[in-house]
Amino acid sequence: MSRSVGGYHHGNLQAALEDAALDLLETTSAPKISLREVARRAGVSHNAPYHHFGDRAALLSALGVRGMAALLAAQEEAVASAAGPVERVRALGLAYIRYAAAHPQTFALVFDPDYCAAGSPSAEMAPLIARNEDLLGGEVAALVQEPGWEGRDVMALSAALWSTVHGMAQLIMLGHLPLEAAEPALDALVR
Amino acid sequence: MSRSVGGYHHGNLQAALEDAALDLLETTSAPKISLREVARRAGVSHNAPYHHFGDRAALLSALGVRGMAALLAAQEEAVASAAGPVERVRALGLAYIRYAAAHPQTFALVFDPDYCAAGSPSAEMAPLIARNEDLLGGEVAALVQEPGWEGRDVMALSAALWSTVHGMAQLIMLGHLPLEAAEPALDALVR
DNA sequence: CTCCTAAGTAGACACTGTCAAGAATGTGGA
DNA sequence: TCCACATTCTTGACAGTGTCTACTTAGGAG
Repeated sequence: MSRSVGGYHHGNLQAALEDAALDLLETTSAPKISLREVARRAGVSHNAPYHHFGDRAALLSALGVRGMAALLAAQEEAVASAAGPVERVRALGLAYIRYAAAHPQTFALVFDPDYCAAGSPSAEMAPLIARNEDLLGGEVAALVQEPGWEGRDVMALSAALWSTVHGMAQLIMLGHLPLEAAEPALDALVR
Repeated sequence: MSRSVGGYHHGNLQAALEDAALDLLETTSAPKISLREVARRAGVSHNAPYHHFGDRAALLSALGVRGMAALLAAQEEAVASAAGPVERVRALGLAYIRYAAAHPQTFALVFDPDYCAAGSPSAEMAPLIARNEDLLGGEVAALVQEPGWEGRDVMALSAALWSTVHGMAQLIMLGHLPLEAAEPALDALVR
């Protein structure tokens, strides 16, 4: 399927470019990734990417969508294999944190306003954000039925939990907190 | 004091460069700030900054130190004018969040590992980080003497509170949460 | 006054993102 | 079958960037 390299028509350059850039993201922060280096890795000229992405930001933005999808999938999988409302929320948060620790540059890209603006998300990003909010909101709604959590405002509690988990992910990713501190700290707050 | 502009000797170019860059930070994210633009604003040649900063990252790093100092000062001031352990911790967190909302680019710079590495902080940054940890640790230590908080692990609780506040600051700064959601969300968790 | 050093300038280089124009390739219609 | 055409990719150019080297100037110590 993949066309012989060297010819004019690559076959699936769009995906190849995203793959190359995703590779670079393992070791390099998004702002330092160069479009020309990505093209070089994909074995095409420095201008080939412009036929698949409007500009550099568009490529990074596409990577952000991929990252957000992976983050969402990690949370959904974690929730599915947990029993009980409290345990499910815990699993969701830990999955979020572990994804950030495992793919720090990708996680940072997803929340970088220069490429993935929260105010005006791309057409592919918006539904992912919505699904994530639904996922968290649903679990919190189940949580507030539990003894000890009854009557809490779902919106406020969701915002607080998201903040805690997001902040912890950020601080661990930056090296301000060790990954092992995540579970005890979470439990210190939520009990 | 300030030397006549146009001559070879500026007088205090180091500070002038930081001021110009800080101005740019009000509207532009750190990775997009160009050293040559900063020099232009300071009215000097594109190479003058190299006599005061080793490279571009060093200038941004110095701005990060300024930002961290301001963030710390905001917290200290808020704590000083609050009564009671719970209220003091609350004030500290809100000051942190409000600083991030008021100076988003500067706040982001302080936590940008490309310029302000958490693992190996600069000589000026390290004591500020230590002072901030002492500030939070001290307030939490006082908090766990209060009824309803007795016996909690200070380290774990500090980490959790920092995470919550930092995450909320981040999400508000990015536009994922409105600033007005901060207080209710904080209170939903801490009661 | 002289000379040294710190603080500025000018010029060059490699690299970047992006625009314009041209060449190769595959495709639908006669 | 053959030929216009749109797509994909290439080459070349331009302005802007960070940083290196070399030169010029100002101010202060002796």
